[in-house]
Amino acid sequence: MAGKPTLRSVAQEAGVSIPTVSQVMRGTGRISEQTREKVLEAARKLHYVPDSRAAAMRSGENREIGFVINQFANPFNAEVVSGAVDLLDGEGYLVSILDTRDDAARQSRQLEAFIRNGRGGLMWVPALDTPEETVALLRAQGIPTVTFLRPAGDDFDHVGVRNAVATDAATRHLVDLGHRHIAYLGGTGMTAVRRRRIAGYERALAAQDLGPAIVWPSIDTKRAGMEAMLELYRTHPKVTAVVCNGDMVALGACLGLVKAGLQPGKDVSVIGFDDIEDASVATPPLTTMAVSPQKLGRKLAQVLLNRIREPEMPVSLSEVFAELVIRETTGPAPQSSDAAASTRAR
Amino acid sequence: MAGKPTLRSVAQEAGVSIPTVSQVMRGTGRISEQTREKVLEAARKLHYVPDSRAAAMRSGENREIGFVINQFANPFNAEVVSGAVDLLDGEGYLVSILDTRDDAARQSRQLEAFIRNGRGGLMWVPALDTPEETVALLRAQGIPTVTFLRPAGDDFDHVGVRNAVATDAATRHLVDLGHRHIAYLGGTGMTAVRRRRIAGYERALAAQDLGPAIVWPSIDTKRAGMEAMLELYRTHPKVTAVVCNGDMVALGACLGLVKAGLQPGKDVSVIGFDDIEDASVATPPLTTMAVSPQKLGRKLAQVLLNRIREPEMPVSLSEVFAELVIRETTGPAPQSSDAAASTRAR
DNA sequence: GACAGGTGATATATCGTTACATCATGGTAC
DNA sequence: GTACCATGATGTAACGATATATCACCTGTC
Repeated sequence: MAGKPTLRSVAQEAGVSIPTVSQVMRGTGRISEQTREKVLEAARKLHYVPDSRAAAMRSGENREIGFVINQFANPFNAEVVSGAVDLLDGEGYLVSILDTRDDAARQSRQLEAFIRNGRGGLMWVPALDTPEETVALLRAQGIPTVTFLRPAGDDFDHVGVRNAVATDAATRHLVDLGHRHIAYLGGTGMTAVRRRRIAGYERALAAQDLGPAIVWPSIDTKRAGMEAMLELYRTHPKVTAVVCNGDMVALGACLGLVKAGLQPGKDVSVIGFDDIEDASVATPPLTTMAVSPQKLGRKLAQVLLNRIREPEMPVSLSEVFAELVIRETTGPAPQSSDAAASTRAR
Repeated sequence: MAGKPTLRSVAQEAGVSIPTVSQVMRGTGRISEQTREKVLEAARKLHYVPDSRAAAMRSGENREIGFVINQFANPFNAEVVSGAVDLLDGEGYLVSILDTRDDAARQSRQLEAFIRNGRGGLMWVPALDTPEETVALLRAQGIPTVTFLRPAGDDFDHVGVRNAVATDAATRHLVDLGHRHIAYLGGTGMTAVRRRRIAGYERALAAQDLGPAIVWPSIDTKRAGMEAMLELYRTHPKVTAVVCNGDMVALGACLGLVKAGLQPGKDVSVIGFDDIEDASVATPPLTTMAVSPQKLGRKLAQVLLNRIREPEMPVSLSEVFAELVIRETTGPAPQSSDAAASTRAR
């Protein structure tokens, strides 16, 4: 009853030495069937569970890995996480997740907490404005680390999305539908990711001699997307299509259009990014640049496993393509470029 | 460069003994200002981070705690988690989260993983059909444990919601609006929680001599809620109001109604449970039984802290009340009890 | 000048486990 | 009967930290 069961207590119960119990538990060494039985019986009786941390200390093998992500509740991220966790779980790793909320100070504390508590590997979405100091800290520990979505220096493996190619394709799709005034909506802070997405959008506009580019900021939530859309529409009534930084923003934008008495996909076209589950269920269903979060998560986990198993391999960089999924929030541009505006005003 | 920094390497760098460094790092013992500086300088230089697991082994204090939950991505749960994490983070604890997906086998592996990897405390939403064996395993470890939402035996502290009172109130609200045919929608498996919620619903019906009770199962997702609503409506056209087991199901139900050409809150009233963020943003905004997930999460964390600090305290049971938030998905019952049906058929 | 007391550092044992070396035993070979 | 080998177990040190005891050294006191 008192105290948790250890190798020692099991050994005592079974009447053998500690190393013997250790070997039985791990199936190594030469053990007679008879003592094996005896030991297993004792272990069962005491509900013995080995202490991996003590084991890790001696053997150096640590099967606990950490995932530091910028937004825990975001459905896209949640699916990435579950993809990564599934793969690693199958390989006998325990994955624990922390949410930085894109706060660099919080992130610093959390990474340190992971280091203190011994992680055998890290998957990391660096927060906005991650200081070089944090990167240096991580480097000094020599823990196998893979950055995700946002790169952080050349010392870590990286898994990301072909952002510029994707927004280029998204914008081109809208141009092909006849839209001439296309805005970019969402994303906060000038992250590398956002820069690349905007670059793709601008490249597509430039290729068709359209412009000027209209880049409208917004937090990555549905509510913020709604408010941003209303505001954008008020100030730029000529806009008939928006490329969004993420599905949450896009769904919010649709909500905003409905609130303004407009119909997404008819009066104003909206295109998202990620293809989260809600995108296909929403009314109307959202056109979006789909990246399979499950696949991305598995890729991420696989890269980390490779690093753990082959620490000396050269740093790798993997980028996954996004794919245009056409649903009902994009459609031909209205006849007059401000037909949408006329529906509304006065 | 090679290998992670340890007390030993810092001691060597600073030219002092290992215990000295240990004392400096923790601010204990008597240390001259001069050596203190020297040691801190060396620690900074090597990016030294103490290994809490080794420390825990010797001192017995473990500030890493685990949260085992049944559905990670569920927005309500996500907010509970963030509430709990915030409080514990402030107290210097590291919280790691695992998702059982209500799979008992998966849960058993995960709990064991937490035990192996040494958690100083556990918050636990027991999966459906959790076997007694799992409970016994946990008990044998003597780890401070708090169950959440679903109780699991009398040996653990528990934090939950006044379920029966809440669904009673929800049903009564619908009765007051004139509804006479009210169904209960959602929830899978006969959990204690679901039983209690259904009991509240049935109690309210019985108090008004209404009936029979119609209990319709559904997974706790939006899509499943939508499908269940369509099916329910097809087979029970007289129903003019549904009490839902959760907001996700309720939002799905509204989607289903719209798909069937009906208007939530007018043709059929829908009431949810939880008050997740989407509930207030949805169109129309959802009437629901609100429990503040943040508050619940903090409560949960507080109970666990108390247990960790006072291991001998008698087992506690905390239940939080839910509060009716009236929005737009509930309204007066249509004139004819099957007015809704007539809108639809033939 | 010997002793008490405070200061600032170190020696040593220990936590639960694993790696490696060692040891007792019995069977086989010569 | 000695040597050799395989088998099945144990002894010991180490991982990185902390707790406790101990130890120099200095100061002040009688």
